[in-house]
Amino acid sequence: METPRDFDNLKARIVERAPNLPRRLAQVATYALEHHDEIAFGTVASIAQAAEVQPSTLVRFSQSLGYAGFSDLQDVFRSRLRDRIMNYEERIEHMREHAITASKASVIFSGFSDASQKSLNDLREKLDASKLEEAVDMLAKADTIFLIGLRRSFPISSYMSYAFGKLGIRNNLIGATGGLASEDVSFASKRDVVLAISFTPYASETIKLVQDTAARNVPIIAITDSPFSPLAPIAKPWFEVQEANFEGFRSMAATLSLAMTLTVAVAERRKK
Amino acid sequence: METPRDFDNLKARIVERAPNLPRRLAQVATYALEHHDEIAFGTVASIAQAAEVQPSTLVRFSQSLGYAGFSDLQDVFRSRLRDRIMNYEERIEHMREHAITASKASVIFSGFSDASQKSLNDLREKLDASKLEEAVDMLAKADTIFLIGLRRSFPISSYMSYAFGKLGIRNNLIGATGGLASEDVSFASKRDVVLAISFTPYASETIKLVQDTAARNVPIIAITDSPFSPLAPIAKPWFEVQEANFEGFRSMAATLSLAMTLTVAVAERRKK
DNA sequence: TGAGAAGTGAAACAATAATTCCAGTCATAA
DNA sequence: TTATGACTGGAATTATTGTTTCACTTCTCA
Repeated sequence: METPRDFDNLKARIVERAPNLPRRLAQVATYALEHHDEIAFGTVASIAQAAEVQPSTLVRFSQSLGYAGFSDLQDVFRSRLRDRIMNYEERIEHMREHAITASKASVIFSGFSDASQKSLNDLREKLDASKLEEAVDMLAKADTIFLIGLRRSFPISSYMSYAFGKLGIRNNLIGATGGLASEDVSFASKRDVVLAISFTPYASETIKLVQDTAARNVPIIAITDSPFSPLAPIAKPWFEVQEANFEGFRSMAATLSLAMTLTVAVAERRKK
Repeated sequence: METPRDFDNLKARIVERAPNLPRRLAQVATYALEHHDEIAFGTVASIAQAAEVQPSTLVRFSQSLGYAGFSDLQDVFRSRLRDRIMNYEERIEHMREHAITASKASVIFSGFSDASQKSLNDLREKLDASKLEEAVDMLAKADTIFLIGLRRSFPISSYMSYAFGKLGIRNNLIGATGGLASEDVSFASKRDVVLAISFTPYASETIKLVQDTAARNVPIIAITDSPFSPLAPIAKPWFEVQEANFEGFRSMAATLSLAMTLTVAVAERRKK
């Protein structure tokens, strides 16, 4: 009879206990099941009032479920609302408390997996379909697609270059060959499109290349992580992709998913 | 200069103001835009710490936007989360409704996202912790880590090379330079480790390189997709990662998650 | 270059919120 | 019916959290 640490188990536990709980505690149980977000956001006083019980009843209720106090139970309600990614220390601590044994590496793995899942969910909610259409449209009409993505973004741009190549779509991966990047991109004209990918801390070379190219009126599409990105003002459209991180290492799952979408959608569009 | 009461307006206001905000306040602005959930749930102290500012700066920031104090601004962040969660219940239905009218590109996007999520979940269940430990151990002891991954796997190997580089771990990304791959890898000795990544259809060059190297008793670790992979018999340990695909394009989310795990775990191990 | 304004960090302080305590009520069983 | 133990309400206490203040630093413009 250990205390549920995640929302689903907690909910099940409440349902199971509720029938044989004293009157006021049952009242809290009912209220809790019906007003998840009130519990998550409210204060003891506000919830007590809404549920028409005393503040102390809330604490008792929490304790009867095995929690230290109301705040402890509230954490579980909150954790459901934010798919929070625990950091390394927290995970270790969490495992220690719950006597789960796992290797360090598997802790790290689950951290990265969580980060990926979270990033994907975030982007699913945020991605603007009309922007996507606009970008696909531009890329489909482009003569050559110039891909700019260095350092951390290089895996993305190189993937796109590979996939575009496979699909028979003319593209130029900047920085891939031994040549000078600035020279490669200087071939871009108004009939082409530059697809730039850059995240904090924006590689200065990427920024400079894109700015120079934008100055020559070459259309720019960007994938970046913030409205403050130096790419945001010069690209149209631009996509905001925020990758969750674990221990400072950002996931790339969402960006990659978007990159794959663009390549495949462009290929589909061109087939017509 | 009315104060935004809903999240979208608030966000727009922050973006608009941020450029000419003092340093620390701008720092808060950036943080706020990137960590909605943290602002919604955190306390002044915890957020201040995460954003690396003083608690007072958060209050000032709030006031500069016209709010009475931090709590007032926090309410706006919370209200958004409430709305979002309310929608979350109906999300499946919502998605279904929009799926009909959704653009082609967003369908593709959600297809790739699904594939990524699925791949991640699969690997979470299947990944063997002891193999992971073994691999980390070998890589931590290696003199130089040789990374072999071409074509579709190149984004993975290039990411690892970048990350290892950042972490100060000596590595050699095969196929990256203009040189001959077979020559590069011929430097690998028993004291090194080769990390090979290859999926169906296994690039013949990758296979040949790895086989030749294995013949010289260089330890091999592989990430591949089947026990029948030509890498499986010559690598120890080897990881089976099966990526779900959408329209024939395989996700890379799980592989990438594993790759990141290996890099970070090796760095951690070496620190000791 | 220096005076003044604007911005910042750290700690004191104030407010708010959670928890505990205890007296009193209610249900149960002898 | 009354004695016992569980339950409850409300206030006191304690802890946590948000806000303000002030000395100090950094910019800005004459």
